Parts: sequence; structure tokens; C-alpha cells
Amino acid sequence: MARERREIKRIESAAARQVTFSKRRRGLFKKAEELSVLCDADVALIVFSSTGKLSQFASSSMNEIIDKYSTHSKNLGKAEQPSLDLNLEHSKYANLNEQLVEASLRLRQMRGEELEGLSVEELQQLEKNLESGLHRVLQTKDQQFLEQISDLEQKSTQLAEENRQLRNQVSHIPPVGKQSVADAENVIAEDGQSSESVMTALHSGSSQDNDDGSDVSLKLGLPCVAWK
Amino acid sequence: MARERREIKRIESAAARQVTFSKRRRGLFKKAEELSVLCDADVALIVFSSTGKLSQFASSSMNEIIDKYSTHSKNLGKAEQPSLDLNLEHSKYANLNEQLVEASLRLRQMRGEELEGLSVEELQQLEKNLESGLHRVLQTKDQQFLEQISDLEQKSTQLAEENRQLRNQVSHIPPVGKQSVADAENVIAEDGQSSESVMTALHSGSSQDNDDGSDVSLKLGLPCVAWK
DNA sequence: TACTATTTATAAG
DNA sequence: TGTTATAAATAGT
Repeated sequence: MARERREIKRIESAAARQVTFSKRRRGLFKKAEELSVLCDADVALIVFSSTGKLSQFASSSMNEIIDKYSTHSKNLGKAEQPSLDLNLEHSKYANLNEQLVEASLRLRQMRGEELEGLSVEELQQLEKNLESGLHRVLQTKDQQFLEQISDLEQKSTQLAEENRQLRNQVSHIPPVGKQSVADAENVIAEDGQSSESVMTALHSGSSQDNDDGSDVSLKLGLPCVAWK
Repeated sequence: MARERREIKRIESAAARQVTFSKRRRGLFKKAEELSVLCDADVALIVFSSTGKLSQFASSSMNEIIDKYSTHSKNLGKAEQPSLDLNLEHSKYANLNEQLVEASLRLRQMRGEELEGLSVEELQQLEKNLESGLHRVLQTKDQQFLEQISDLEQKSTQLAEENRQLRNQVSHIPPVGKQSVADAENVIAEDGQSSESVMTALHSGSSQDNDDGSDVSLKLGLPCVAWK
């Protein structure tokens, strides 16, 4: 608009920047007022110079316009957009803001603060995100629990099997007399239950089909595969 | 600025007004952006058309600028500001929006989208929120696990006690025969899994302040109170 | 700040 | 919406 075209980028020279700022600011405010008068529009313009100095213009009341803007923004759905040329140019800010607002609402609702503002789909999406974060923690913890339960179950099975063996031996103990040792030996011998057979039974019990062990498994209500 | 100079007064023709509004609004926003870029100024422009449609431009964040403006205005004079209330209202909106923006960023970063924008404290806070959501699920699941473990531990203790009594009875059984006893002992020695060793472990557990469960408790790594 | 040479914005068609 | 003659804005001095 002058002797030479000026590239629209920050003016490095502070002095030149100050001069340009004064000139262009005046022009901008003039245009703002003209637009408001010509087109009966409500215009608010706030300018902070690089030194922090405030300039403002409002066709009516600045507070009133800001109020209207705040209400408007709050009521805006994510899909709603005035969709004007200039809005498209600068909509990146508005769009970003809208997205941020939307996401923040979800976060707050995740905290249980404003659940009424969330749609079912949004809730489900949020739940998915939460669950994905949850998953790693749960996996680790569950794994530990399962390992502990598995160990405990194994120990329980072992104890039960051993218990069974011992009970078997005890059942053949004749009425306890003074010579208990001899009696015990006799009983065992009569039944053909040698120590060797005990060991064999114990081994098979540990391997698999032990009733006590499976009983524990069932009560735990856990899938067999999870125990492997 | 064209074929003819136009007087700066409201355009009566709605159609002409609309056309002029579109053109001038575009120019105004362009000028606003240019000023912000060239002179490193913070510019906010809000325009409501005569039909109530909103257009906006903000060189940084609209809420930020409005916030700054409100603060600035409030600090200007004690006597002026006929609408301090409105400013407070605006601050309320702005603050709410800021919080939403902050929360939304945290949510997105929780999804791993923009983690670079998050401070350590914010990350920790977000993690806390996530964990609080996790807590209910974990509580329920953990409770079930704990109940199962408690039952299992109780059963284990019961079996161990029974086992101990049976072992006590068996210990009084005299050797059946030299051959049988020798074989059994050999097998046990080779396997390293003798009944005696198991029983000893169980017995020591029982004879201590607690029963066999104390061993289990430690391996589970859970506080004793949780088991009661 | 004021002055132009130019660029830019835009009123009317 | 695009074009164009003209007004307005403004970069450099």
C-alpha cells in the first residue's frame, strides 16, 4: 500500500515497528468503526501493543460484547460454525478452542463432575481411553494375583495329596497299642501299602488328576488356561 | 474507496449492507492479523453481524486476551468501570474456559497425542484422576481376588492342620519292614521331595505365632489386615 | 509528523 | 462470485 509492498512478517526494527503500529492501528480502528456503522454490526476490538499498551474499540459496550461472545462460545456445539471466509482463515483458533473445550468436558465428566453433558458415544470413547490406560495396570496386577493363586493352589494340591496319603496310612493303624511301631508296620504290610506305593501315588497326584486340586480350581472360578 | 466514496452511515438496503459487511469484514480481519504479525501485537476482534452471527479473530487466544483486557480494565481506575460486575462475569467465563482448555489438553495427552505440552505436575494430576477412575474397578476385582485367596488360604491352613495331625499319627507307625522303608527313603532322597520335609515346613509354620497362612501372606505381599 | 508513490481495499456493476 | 475503477491506506522518506 505504499512505495513498496511490505512482507507480512514481524518488523524487526523496534522503531519501524512502532511507526507501523501507530499507522495501522489507527487504520484498523477506523475500519472497525466504519464496519459497525455501515453494516449495523457489533464490533469489539482489543489491541495490546508489543509493549503491553492497551487500545480498544467497541461499537456498543465492550463488556456487553464480550459477554455476548462468552455466551455464544459456550453454547456453540463442536459442529456449529459461522463458517465465513475470514472465519475460515482464523478458525484454527476457534476450532482448537472448541476441541479443547470438548476434551476438557470429557475429562471433567470422567471425574464425575459434569456427566450430564456427555453423549453416549462420547462416554464410550472416554471409557475406552480410560480402559486402555487401565489395562496395563490391571494386566500386571492380575498376573501377580494369578501367579500367587496358582502357587497357592499347587501347594494346596500337594498338601491335599499328602494328606490323602497320610490318611490312608492312618486308616490302617490298628487300635493304638503300646507297641505302636510294630502295629503300624503290620498294618501296612497287610494292606500291601509300601512306602514305594506312597511315593508313586504322590507323584501321580502332583502330575494331574488330583481331586483336591481340581476342587480348589473350581472354587476359584478361573479358567484352566489362565493357570498355565 | 471505490467507484464512489461512500458516506459512513448505516446502509439501509439489507442486501447492500450484507455485501458490504462481507467485504469489509474480510478486510478488517486481514488488517487485524497483519497488525498482529507485523507489530507483534496481541489483537482480538469480535464481530457480530446485524443478524447476530459471530466472527472472531484472536492473534493468540481469545480468552487470554479477554482475560488480559479484563485485568487491565479493572486495574485502570477505581471509580470508573460501570460494569465491573460484567467484567467479573467475563472473568468467570474466561476462567472456566481456561480450565476446560487445560483439562482438554490433559485428556489428549492422556491419549498420547500431545504430551509435550504437559508439565510434570499436570501429568501427575492427570494420572491421579485416571487412577481414581481405575480405583473402583480395581477395588471390585481385587476384592474378589482377595476373597478367593482368603478362602484358599483358609482351606490350605485347614489341610495343613489336618495334615499335621495325620503326620503325628503316622509318626507312631512302626516301620513295616526293612525293605519297604529303605526303598521309600531312597526314592524320597532322590526326588528331594520327601513327605517329611513338607511336613516339617508345615509344622514349623503351624508352631509359630501363625499358621501356614503366614507364609502365604508374605508371598502374596498383602497387608495382614486385608486378610482378616 | 507530513508527504507521495504505490499498494490495497472496495463500491458498483 | 468476479471484475474494475476508484478511494483509501500506507511504506519509505
